[in-house]
Amino acid sequence: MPRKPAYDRDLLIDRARDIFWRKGWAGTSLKDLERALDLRTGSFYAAFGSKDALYELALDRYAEDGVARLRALADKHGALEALRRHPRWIVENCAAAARACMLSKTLLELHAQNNPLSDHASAHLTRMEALFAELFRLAQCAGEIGPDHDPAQLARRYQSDLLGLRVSAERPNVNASALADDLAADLDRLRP
Amino acid sequence: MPRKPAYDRDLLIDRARDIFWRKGWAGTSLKDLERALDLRTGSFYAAFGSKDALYELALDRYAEDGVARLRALADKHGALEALRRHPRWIVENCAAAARACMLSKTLLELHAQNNPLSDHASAHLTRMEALFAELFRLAQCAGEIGPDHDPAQLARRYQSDLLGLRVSAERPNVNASALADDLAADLDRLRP
DNA sequence: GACTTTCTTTAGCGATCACTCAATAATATA
DNA sequence: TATATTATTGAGTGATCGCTAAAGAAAGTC
Repeated sequence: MPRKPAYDRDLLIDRARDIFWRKGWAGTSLKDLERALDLRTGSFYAAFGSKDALYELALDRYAEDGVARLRALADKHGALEALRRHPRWIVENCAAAARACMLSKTLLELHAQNNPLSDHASAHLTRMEALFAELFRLAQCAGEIGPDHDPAQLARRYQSDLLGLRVSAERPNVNASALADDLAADLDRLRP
Repeated sequence: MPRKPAYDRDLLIDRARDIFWRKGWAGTSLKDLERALDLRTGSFYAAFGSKDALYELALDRYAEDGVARLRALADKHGALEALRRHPRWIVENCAAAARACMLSKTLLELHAQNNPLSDHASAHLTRMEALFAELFRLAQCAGEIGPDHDPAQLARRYQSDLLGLRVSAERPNVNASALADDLAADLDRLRP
């Protein structure tokens, strides 16, 4: 008996992710979203409830995709090679809405306002850090990096450098590819 | 014949810098500024012209202070030691409005909106990178780091890592001091 | 004290913000 | 086809946005 929505919810969340990612929370108005999603005001609120609620969905989608991508890379090329390729992929991925990480952008924009979305983003970053640590540990078990390294410490540093790379890559006139290669080269120095 | 303003303009710009730094461009309303600067609406516009104009003054002040601080550190401890101390100082400076860099926050928030303030911030980052390069070059001339390094490349990487550190330091439950020490340790590996 | 000049105050401007709600349209089942 | 249920629409909510302008208050010169 119910009428089905005319839209593909998943696709809408993807579009919202891209626009939030690019323009930020305050920088994205409901008018922007309605135009991008081709939804009228009422439909928007019927579908998602609020701007914040959609942002959270978009953020979760973003984090989920990031984890899936890196896991796929690791399955295909092994743990260390995945970590090596990851920075360059980020810099060269033209399909991305932005170079900078959406999690860090969310954190920086909303932290001072005590917006729960900031903690949400931080939690996702912690999850990603744990994945990095797992890959470093796997690489260590595989003998790809020396036994005298702490995977957790390597992960913390790797993530921090990656966030820096992604901020730098947002700037004009910065050789982000060279920076990405620098990060990859760091990993080679961990070999036993 | 003229009447003098009741405020200290420099002090007001400092306060504006702190609030803009912490809460960002969109996150700071004129009401926020008027409260923080203890200025009524009309006085505010008579003094600064617009929110954007004050933001630019605050941004310039921020960049100027950063350069001065690092130069002072280099004068006191030498180029390499200044670069070594810089990260830890940032992380431990409790007086700062935020851990993350105001230039990068500005860039990330306003880049997608083509706001000139974003280019302004990027230009300041380029200036800072040049200072890093100068210090690396000085360190090289002083024999503190090996001759087989490119100061410009070192500066680019140092700045990127620093930006990453400062994003990471904004998060709760991240050992930013350890990260800062990691950055400093990197520099030791450059010694001849 | 009169006058000029600048600073300060305050009410309020139009625009935009996120959002609500009642009416309407469409599609399922019976 | 009748009915129930949900999707969609669009006008309109109060609040806040950055900002203007006119009137009032203070401090200098004559």
